[in-house]
Formats: sequence, structure tokens, C-alpha cells
Amino acid sequence: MSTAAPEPGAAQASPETGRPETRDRIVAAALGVFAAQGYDGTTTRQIADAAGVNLGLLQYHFGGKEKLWRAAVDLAFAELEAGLEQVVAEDMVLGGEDQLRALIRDHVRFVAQHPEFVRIMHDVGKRPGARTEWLVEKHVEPLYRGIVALVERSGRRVNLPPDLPPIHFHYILAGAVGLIFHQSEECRLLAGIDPFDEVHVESHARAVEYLLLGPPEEESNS
Amino acid sequence: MSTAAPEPGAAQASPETGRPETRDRIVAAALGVFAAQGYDGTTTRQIADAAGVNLGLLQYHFGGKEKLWRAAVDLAFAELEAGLEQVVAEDMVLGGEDQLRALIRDHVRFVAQHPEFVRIMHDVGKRPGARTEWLVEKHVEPLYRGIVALVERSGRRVNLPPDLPPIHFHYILAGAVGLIFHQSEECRLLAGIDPFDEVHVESHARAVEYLLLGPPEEESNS
DNA sequence: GTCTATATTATGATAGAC
DNA sequence: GTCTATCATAATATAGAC
Repeated sequence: MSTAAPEPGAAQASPETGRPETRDRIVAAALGVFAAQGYDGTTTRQIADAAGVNLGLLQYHFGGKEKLWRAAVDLAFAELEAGLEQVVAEDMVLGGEDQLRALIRDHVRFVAQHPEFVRIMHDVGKRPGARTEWLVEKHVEPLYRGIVALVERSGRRVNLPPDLPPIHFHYILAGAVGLIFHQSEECRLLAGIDPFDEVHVESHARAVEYLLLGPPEEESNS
Repeated sequence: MSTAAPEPGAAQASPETGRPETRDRIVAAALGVFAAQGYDGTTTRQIADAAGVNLGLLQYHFGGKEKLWRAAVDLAFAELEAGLEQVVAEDMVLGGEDQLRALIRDHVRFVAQHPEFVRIMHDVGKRPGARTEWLVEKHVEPLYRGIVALVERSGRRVNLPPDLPPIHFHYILAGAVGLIFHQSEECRLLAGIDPFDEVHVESHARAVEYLLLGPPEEESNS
């Protein structure tokens, strides 16, 4: 595999030239193209062009399309994990329900800023095969365990049946949060809006929060 | 085979032989393969094999891969519209909130029985292009107008901000309902369950209903 | 490490027999 | 209408020069 864990965020810059290392440029370009067009819809040539390098280099650095895809997915999840870590750290200072509300809204914002993540998941999770198995085992499983822990801690607060298996919670939340960003092009044609616009990201975050936890500042005491 | 998802597209039977007409068999096969593997991941040969016909016939009957895809999508939406019509007709006899609850649960059940529909939508709606424009204009727009009408009629009843634009309602609902079925393979690996199993379909339907409308009234025993 | 070829399939589409 | 070839192209991967 790769020599080191992929760096979160932008590609690592060369100490001498300030230009991102070729390998990192390729992975970043691959993530963008794979996310935009799906695995099957992406050609290695498109990635090489997007990275501004030669086709042969993809083979040299990664050894094939699928291995390059795995490196790109590693990058996407490194970004996700770093982002979620930051979000969780920031929101942890808040108490009980406020914390949950902040987590949900920040999660929506994060997904909106990193649509590659949702795109990759939807692209691969639908069909059986080696890539799906690899993705679930390496990246989705750990993430899902975090969801389960969250449900066990705070599941009672949300507007879902008390005995609901966590897997349903997981997909309901993921779908409610992410689909509008996954279907961004359809959304543009359908409603004439760009879901990535800050206004709509905030509308969406507020809506998901409201859906799960009810109206903010709710005075439920009778 | 790993999937419990039903076969799409019961092809029209020939009045004479009782065997589905070749053309219909091809469309039905195409819908299944396109839904399972996506447009880019599907080859015309796979469709021909699945339909048990020769490759040249796809050209003869449809004139190309994309035109065949459009015919398959037409079939998927014909099924959806027929199914929804039936669901709506059945549920219309109920009053106000009961009607809404029944609509939501029946919608989840329908999506579970027709995963091709969600698969096609997710496959195409993410990227710009002629196919997305065609799909939105011909099929999604009319469907969306129905959603908007529903929101205008019953939007106040659901656990969403009163001033939420309908497009957010649309994607939150579609995502919450459909993602678990779209990601069926991932779900199997992640939780060891088949989301198409009746038990889980019902769990999911109940959860979405609960999320949007709160706990069923029967609990309060009024 | 990076680039210029080229090999090898596979794919969508076509031509023509029956 | 249906089938058996076959074409032209585009894709992944490789070989080898620099």
C-alpha cells in the first residue's frame, strides 16, 4: 500500500517548489473525477488530464485504476474523519440536546462542503463486489460504530421509535442529510437552486435538526 | 444470488404464445441491469444476455444504448406511477393524518418493492448531461409537482419547519425513505441484514412515519 | 520519475445472411 | 425479426526511452 497515511486536506506541498507532489496531485484529481462521474464513468485518462500528468504515471504510482480509486477513497475518508473530529471537539463543550443539535447541523454543513464523500458512498455501496467489501470493512464500519454509539447515547432524544435498530437510524439520517447534495444536478434542474449555496445548506441543516429534535427552543413543559 | 429484490418489469405477454414479446423482454432486462450496475457500468452485451437475445437486436429495436436506457426508464416510471396511483387511491378513504401516515408507509413499501426506481434516480441525477435533463423534464418534474401539492396540503402536519421550501422536504423524504434500499449491498455487509426483508421494510416504514408525524395516536388510547 | 509509444481487450455499433 | 460475424474506437495496462 501507500508509504504513509494520506494527508488530510489539500495535497502535500513540496518543500522546494511549493507545488503539490505529483502523487498527491493525482490522488486529489482522482477523487474529484471519481466523485463526479462514478467509478465506471471515469477513465484513467481523465484523471491524468485533470492532474496534469501523463497516463503512464498513474500506473507507476498506483499500479492500476482500482488501486488509485482506493487511494482516492482513503483521502476522502481522511478528510471526513478529520472534519468530524473537529466538529465533535467543538460541539462537545455544549450540553445534552444543544450538543446533538450542533452535531447534526455541523454534519450537514460538512457534507455540503465535501460532496465527494457522499458521491463515493452512493457510487459503490449499491452493488456487490470487492470495492464495496473493501470500503465497508476499512472505512464504513468504523464510522458506523460511531453512529451506533451516538444512538445509544442520544437515541432517545430523537423523533424515532425507541426500539429502532441503529441501521435504520443510520440510513435515514444519511439519506435525509446527503441526498440533496448527491442529486445536486437534478436539484438544480428541478427547483432552480444550487443546494451548495450557503442559504440552502442552512435551510437543510435547520430542517434536518427540526425533523430529528423538534423545533428549537421548544418549551415542552406543560 | 444475494439479492431479495424483486424482478422489475413484468413484460407484456404475447397474446399468441404467452411469452413476453422480445422487445418487452429486452426493456425489462435493461431496467434490471441498468438499475443494478448503473448506466456506465452496464454493457449492451450484458443486457442482451439477460434478455436471452442477440446483441444486434438491441440495435434493431432501440437504436442504441442510450435510447434503450430511456425505454427502460420509461418502464420504471410507468410502474412507479401505476403503483403510486393505487396507493393514493387506497389511502384516500382515510381522513387527515391517518391518510398521511398510510401514504408514507405505503410509499416506503413501494420503494422497497421497486428498488430500480431509486437506483436509476441516484445513478443519473448526480451529473449534468442529456440523460439527466431528459429524466427530470419527462419524469421527475411531474412527480415533484405532486410532492409540492402534498406539502401544501399537509406540510403543516409534519415535523419540519413551517416555512421550509418544498425542495428540501422532497430530498429529505426521498433520502430517508430510499437510501437504505439503494445501499442494500453496503447494508448487508454493515449490519448483516437484507433491507428488502419484510421485517426491515416495516421497521423502516414505521421509523419514517414516526419521524415525520410523531408516535402513532393509538398509543395515547384516546 | 516522467514521458512516448504500443499491446490487448472490451465496447457500441454495423453489415449482411436467413 | 433474429442471428452471426465484424468494424472502429476507446479503455486499461505495459514497454522502454530519457
